[in-house]
Formats: sequence, C-alpha cells, structure tokens
Amino acid sequence: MINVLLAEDQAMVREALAALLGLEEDIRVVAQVARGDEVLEAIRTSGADVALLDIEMPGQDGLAAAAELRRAVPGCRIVMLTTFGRPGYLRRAMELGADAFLVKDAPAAQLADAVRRVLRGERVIDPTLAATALSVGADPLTERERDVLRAAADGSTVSEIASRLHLSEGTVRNHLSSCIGKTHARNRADAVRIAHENGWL
Amino acid sequence: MINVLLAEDQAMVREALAALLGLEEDIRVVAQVARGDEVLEAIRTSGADVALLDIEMPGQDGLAAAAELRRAVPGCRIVMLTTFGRPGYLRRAMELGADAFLVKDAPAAQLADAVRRVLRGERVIDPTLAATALSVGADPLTERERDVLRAAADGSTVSEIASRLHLSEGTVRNHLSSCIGKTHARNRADAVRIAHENGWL
DNA sequence: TGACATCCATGACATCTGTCATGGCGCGAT
DNA sequence: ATCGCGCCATGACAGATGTCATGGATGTCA
Repeated sequence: MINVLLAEDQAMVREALAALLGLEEDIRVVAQVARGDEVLEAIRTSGADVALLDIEMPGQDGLAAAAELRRAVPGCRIVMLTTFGRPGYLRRAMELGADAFLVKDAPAAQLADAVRRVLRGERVIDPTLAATALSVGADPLTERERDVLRAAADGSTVSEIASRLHLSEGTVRNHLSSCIGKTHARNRADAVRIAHENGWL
Repeated sequence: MINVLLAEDQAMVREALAALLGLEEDIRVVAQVARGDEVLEAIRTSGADVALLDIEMPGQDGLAAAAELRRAVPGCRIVMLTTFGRPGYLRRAMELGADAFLVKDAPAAQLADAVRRVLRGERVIDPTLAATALSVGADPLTERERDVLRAAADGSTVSEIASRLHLSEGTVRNHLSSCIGKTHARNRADAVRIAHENGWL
C-alpha cells in the first residue's frame, strides 16, 4: 500500500484528486493540506511515502516545501503537480531534487502511474516540457533584478519601487533596464510577463 | 439519476472531478469536454440535465458557452465552476442566466449539492462572493476601451496597439487614459491588473 | 593579487506615456 | 430635434520611462 500526502490549496480540486487516487487499489491518501507550510508536519505525522505538491499555494509555495522536505525527510518521494508548465518551475523542481513533475493538463492516469514509478526510484518528467525548459535556458536575472521586477509586477511606479526596496530611482531604472534587455522585452510590463511565463518570478 | 456534462480544459482536474461526482449515487457524468466550443454538441448528444462549466477554456470560454447553451437548450441547468472568484465573472454569469456559480476553493461537497439544488430550481451562489461582486460594481469600461486595454495587456507599445486595432496613436492613448481613470489605476499596467482581477477582460 | 561580477548610485538624454482641450461623427433616448 | 454618450482624431504639454556612460563598494574565484 502506497501512502500519499496531497498538498493543494483549492479544496475542490484537492478532494477530487483524492477521490481519483482513491480509485486505485494500491494507493491511499493519508493526509491532505492546503498550505505549503503545513507539508512537513503532515508528512511527519502521517508517515506518507510520497508527497504530491502543488506549486501555487499560500504560506509557502510547493517548491519551497519540496526543498524543506528534501532536507528533513530525504526518503520521501516528491511529485510536483502544477497547473502551469513554466520552464523555470521544472528547472527549479529538478534542482531541488523532486522525483516527478506533472502538469494538470496531462491525463489523469499519469498521476497514479507517476506515484508508483517514483516509488520504484524512477524520475518522471513530461518530455515535451523538459525540451522547452532546456531550450528556454536558465533564469538570466540576478537576484536583485528579480526583486525589482517582482516589485514592478503590480504596476508600481519607479519611485514606489525605490522606496519599497530602499533604492534610488536611478538604480531601479537600471535594474529594470537590464531586466528588459535580458528578457528581450519591449518594456517593463513585457519583461514582467515574460519572466512570469517562464517561472522566474 | 442526474446526468451531468463536465467542461474543463485540464484533463487531470476534469477526470478527478468526474471521479468525485462518480462517488455520488444519484449523479452520473455522461459527457466530458475540454473546450468551450464543444459544449453544445456534447449536451445535445448526451442529453445531460446539468452542464458544469469551467470559465478558462480554449476555443470559447465557459461564459460564452453558457450563453450559447442558454439560448439553444433552455431547459439545461448551468453551473459555473471556476478557479477565480472574479466579481465580473459572477456578474456576467448571472446576467447570462447561469443557475449556480462555484469556486474551486469551496469544499468538494458543495459540487454535488449545487448540482442537486439547481435541478430543483434553486440558484446557488457563494454569499461572500456575491457581496464583493455587488460592492465592486459593474464594469465601467466601454467596449472599445476594453479592446484597447486587452491589447495592452501583453506589454505592447502604443504604436503596436494602434496598428493592430487600426487606430491612431492618440486615440489609443486617450482610451488607455480613460481606462486608467475609470479603474483608479496608477498607469497602464496597473489598469490591466485591476481589470483582470475584476474579471473585466 | 588581479580579474570579474554584482550592486548601488548619478546625471544626461531621447523617447514613451498620460493628460487635457477641442472638435467631428453617429446613434439612441427624451 | 436636441441632448448625451461613445467613438475617433489632433496637438500640446509635463512627467515617467528606458538607455547609456561612468564610477565606487563588495565579494568571489583563479
């Protein structure tokens, strides 16, 4: 019997996935959480063999939860399950040591399949997604540039970003300019969109 | 026995929801589609009593599918099911004559419950969401302003938008300016964000 | 230690953006 | 038929934005 933890913030989706996995004879959902920062404790108390982690979650995102889990409970298998097949997500998940990376677009049968395979020591990745992730390349932004771009994502002005990050306006403009250059964007908003789509923010 | 059609583009979520509804003794999922423009035909061939429609879908969005369905098959009940509880979505769904509006954040039990209730002629809406939808108010943008703002959403420049919509640059700037004013935004990107969050785009 | 990258900052410049006043056109409502 | 409104356009202006050259302060790596 495979014991699975399910971490997904949308209750209806989470319980639906639990129902789906419940149809499998050899799989049992032993814990469900809705927040990234509840994963570790739930794994410890439930003793699950596999953690199924969504990425977009409150508290702590699924990638951070995976990193924490990898350190604290190295034996636990990690399956990332996300709506968005952003290349940067896949890359970060792999660097963190996740065992599988699934998108919710994929057929339902792949879920139980992936759970079984990671338990046998295999790694499961959508080959198409892997290809695009490799072709897109790694995040070209520096940490500071990412900070500034994130701060610009909601439509803030330069002066607002500057005061929020305790920088001068000129510095903010310089960072944004290099973000625009590195992402081959036309302007700030475009750079935000591109970085977002690639999973760099 | 209640016959349900399920329209949702993410295969894994769709099949998981089907598994969830399959646990109910009085409900049967008789059709599944992944695109909005396949809803009507599937309803006709399956003869489903209730259509469960996601909003974000390729081909045609769930709201457009609901409108089409309401006209062509007035007897069919419509339940909107969406990730995002955007006020504008709820408002448009109600104006279109949807019978229920659920968010995927809600507990799974509400899904089957809503299906049964709409079939008894009730309308099902999350009261919290209804309150915010009413407090936010209706979309203040004109059709043309919406067009321009949509065209600006991906970070396009004024000249690009102008040529795409066959307008002069000055007109584009004027429309954008009034979008910014009406949404109480700080600039274009902010206006895009606000309109998006409210479900106006 | 030197080479190098990152981060921060300044100032100057061209361009883009947002605002405003103004006016014409078409349409539906009073 | 006049009014209001949406739509399109122009021109002008201030302010925001993006680019560039330049330079100092750090920290890392060979």
